[in-house]
Amino acid sequence: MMQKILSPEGLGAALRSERKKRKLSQTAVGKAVGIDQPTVSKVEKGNPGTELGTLFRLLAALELELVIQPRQKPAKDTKGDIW
Amino acid sequence: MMQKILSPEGLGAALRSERKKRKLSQTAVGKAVGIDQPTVSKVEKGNPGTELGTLFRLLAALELELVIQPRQKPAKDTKGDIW
DNA sequence: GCATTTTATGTCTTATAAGCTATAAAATGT
DNA sequence: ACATTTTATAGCTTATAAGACATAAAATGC
Repeated sequence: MMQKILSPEGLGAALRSERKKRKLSQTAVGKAVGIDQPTVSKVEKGNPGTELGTLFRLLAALELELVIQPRQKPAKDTKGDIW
Repeated sequence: MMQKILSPEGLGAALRSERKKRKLSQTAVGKAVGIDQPTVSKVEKGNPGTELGTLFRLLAALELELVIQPRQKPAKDTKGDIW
């Protein structure tokens, strides 16, 4: 999906989506990297207090990596080059 | 640079690099989003305890966004298609 | 070299994350 | 509808983040 993530909520949503794609439970991904299920739940719900260590362990469990890029430009008006 | 980030250290390094690219001090980026300089320092040094809230505020200060993607495949042997 | 800016480190306080465990609530499958 | 699995909440404990502030150490510019 390659969505732009701008907040803990967005990140949580992305992680949940990826986990489901892999058909894993919170317990399963958590266990793989030593995080308990309630913690996985909080991350996915967008808890801003989640620590980076926790985030990267989850990314590892899902075999994902992070990339940072310039913030998307406001409008990329669907083809036309009117102005 | 679009580098793959796999750890708090990598993330910290990327953030520092982007901040320098913009020629801002830790104090400056921090002040822009209400984070004190010592905290910015710790983030850039890869503190795994850094909270997501702090991370996203820094990303905002630098006008960056996050993307998650599948982990890079091991080797992408420079062109050839030998096997 | 020295003055100035920037980054790192340290202390004290307050707030809260995460582990652990339990359990409630919701979703899923048959 | 019911049993089973999954996710959300909650309490308790321990560890530590971040703010505020001070200051040391490093880097930058002249």
